[in-house]
Amino acid sequence: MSKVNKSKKQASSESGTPTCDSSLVHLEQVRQVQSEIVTTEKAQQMAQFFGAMADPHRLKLLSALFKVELCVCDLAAVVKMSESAVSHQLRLLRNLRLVKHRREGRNVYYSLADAHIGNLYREVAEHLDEV
Amino acid sequence: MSKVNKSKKQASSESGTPTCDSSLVHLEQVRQVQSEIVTTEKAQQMAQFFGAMADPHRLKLLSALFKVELCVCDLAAVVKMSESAVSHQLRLLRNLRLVKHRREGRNVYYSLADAHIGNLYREVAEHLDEV
DNA sequence: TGTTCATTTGAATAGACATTCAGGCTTATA
DNA sequence: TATAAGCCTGAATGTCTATTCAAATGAACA
Repeated sequence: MSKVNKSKKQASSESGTPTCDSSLVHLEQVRQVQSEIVTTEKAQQMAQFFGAMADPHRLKLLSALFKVELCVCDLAAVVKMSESAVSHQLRLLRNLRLVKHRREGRNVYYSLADAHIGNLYREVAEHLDEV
Repeated sequence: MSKVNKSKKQASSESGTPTCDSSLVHLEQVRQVQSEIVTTEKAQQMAQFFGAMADPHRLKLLSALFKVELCVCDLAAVVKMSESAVSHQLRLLRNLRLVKHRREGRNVYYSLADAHIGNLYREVAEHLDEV
């Protein structure tokens, strides 16, 4: 995830393959819905956020930080990744303000940025249990 | 997203680069947290779910279906994508049970699978407005 | 000051993903 | 039945992403 639509050809609005005869589309409804759906900018922002949660390792990291504040070294041990890999992932989470950090001596301790993340996490976890 | 950890080398549990002297890690705490965090299976499942929401186009599709049931043709027009691309994305959403579909004549109408998706969507949308 | 530990960083590589393109399937209509 | 609309599918392609590796930074300790 991370960068959303940097240089990717943006879904050629006009050139697509509209095999569907435009006269048969429910034009009014389409226009109506088009004006009601999320904006591209907001969608990209949301996609970026969801993307941050769309990785098992990052979810484990968050799941750990959900319990207690931990340093990179410990996080790496908990999720069984190299410290470098963990650091890369933490930077991503940091950039999106999902986690915060503080330095104490040579260690850097990470923790969840706010409660929203935890709620969301729980909600999805429960949703998947139901289905 | 989609397939989680199919063949990717699974974070070489032992070989990683533990530059962190193991005697200095907070061993007890690490063990404790390790036993409390989400399982790998659950994390993968959740990652898959979040991954489904981690794309601006899919979010737009969902956002549209949040308003009204629509056929592929209309969805393509709404989000300005080719019908083929939309179909691919809908299949993904269908596989993860985020949307359901029904056939009516030659048209296939899609709609949200359940209210959870809408709630989650709203929650994240609001969260991002706050921050 | 020099060394070591903890973490970060950038480049490179391998893997995953989204779109396109071409073709196939299903249903309705002539 | 033949044709067309609407949708689906598989392969190919370009792009993005996650890890690794090597090296650099910052902080503590001798």
